[in-house]
Amino acid sequence: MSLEPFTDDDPIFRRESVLRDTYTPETLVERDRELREFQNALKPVVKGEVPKNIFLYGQTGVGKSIATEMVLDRLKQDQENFDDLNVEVTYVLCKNLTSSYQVTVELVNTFREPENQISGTGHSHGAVLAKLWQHINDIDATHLLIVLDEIDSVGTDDDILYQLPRANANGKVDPNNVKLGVIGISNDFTFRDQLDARVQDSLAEDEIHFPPYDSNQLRTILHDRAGNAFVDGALADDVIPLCAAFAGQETGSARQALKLLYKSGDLARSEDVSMVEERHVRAAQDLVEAGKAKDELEALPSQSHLTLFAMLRMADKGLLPARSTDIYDYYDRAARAIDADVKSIRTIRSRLSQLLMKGFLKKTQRNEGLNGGSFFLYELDIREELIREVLQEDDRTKQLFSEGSKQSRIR
DNA sequence: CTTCCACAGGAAAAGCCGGGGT
DNA sequence: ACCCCGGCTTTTCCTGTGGAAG
Repeated sequence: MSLEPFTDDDPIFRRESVLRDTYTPETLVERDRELREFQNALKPVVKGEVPKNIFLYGQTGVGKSIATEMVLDRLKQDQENFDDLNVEVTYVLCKNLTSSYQVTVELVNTFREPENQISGTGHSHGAVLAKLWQHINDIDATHLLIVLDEIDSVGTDDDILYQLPRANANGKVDPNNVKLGVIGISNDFTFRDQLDARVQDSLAEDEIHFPPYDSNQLRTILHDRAGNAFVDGALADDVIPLCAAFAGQETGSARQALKLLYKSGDLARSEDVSMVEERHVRAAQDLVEAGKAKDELEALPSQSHLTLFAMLRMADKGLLPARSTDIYDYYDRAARAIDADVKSIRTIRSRLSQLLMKGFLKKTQRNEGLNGGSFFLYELDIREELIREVLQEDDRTKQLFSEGSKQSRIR
């Protein structure tokens, strides 16, 4: 088969990059109140005083990070108009950082050259903090704003959130030298309540809540972007409202709505039609859902993969639903077959409850009294084909499918 | 109403790792 | 060379749980 030449004519998209995650819009629509509150909260900085600590919360895709970026850019730009004002900003994305310690290390590293980074293990807690204070004292600025994005991932370990807001007061950082402010961003609005009371007070001097977008707001946002992204007249009338409705019902996330719109356009383009229609949106929605499940399956630890394989085997033999001890037997055989470590039943129970939480399994309770006791029966709650697909693509578990048949012939 | 079974799952400790400091 | 540090996974230990049988 011969390739077709690449062409740049595109009946659908004018500038598709406008729809990507990486694109930063010049204006943030439907977030006027939040932006105003944000700027207001930063007033003390402009007046040369110690900043208030600000806490932003709201689900993903509601504009928190973009708002922060825009407001801080503007602040850095406008500081020229004020004498003796020099604001520095340091940004740490705390996703995947599960402890205060890791956040502290990450912060220290933002002040260091790439070839001079410190390691995430090995140092004592105090030593890393001492380094941090040193770096902050050394910077040449009147103010330092520390942005901690997705701060909820540190969970209940809130030591760094206790340390940073009172570094000025504790004399760790001399306020005449650098005035320190923390901007915490959280996707989880229950996070604030989990924090130690003394941390709550100091960290969240000013709170800005970003509510999820409703369908109407999402419509405005999508129209705003679509104007640049799509060729005029390439969108059927009901496409944007439908994207907005899907995303509005599920998450209220602009990111999700944009992704859906982009995917719909992509589907239309691959069909070589010149208009995006409702059916493209529905197909895109299905694809997104399936993709999400698959990504999550792939990301599971190998013990979970083995557990799923065990259950797949049992499903073939009509043995599901099954109790955890029986699943463990099959797991044990599968793990031996590929020379993986066989973990204890307690571990597999944890895997089972994780799979349950992610919605891949469902369980029903059974109780057979004094000659049976109570236990759970587990069964699969996703398409078996999807599991098979993922396990066959995985380097470790794919041998189970070829060797598995050999094995069963031997026995 | 009590007993008793067969797990469920929390808590804490153990063990391994990669990587410090002295 | 040695011991210490924090992260992470796994094991060990053990208390809870719910309903049929007694």
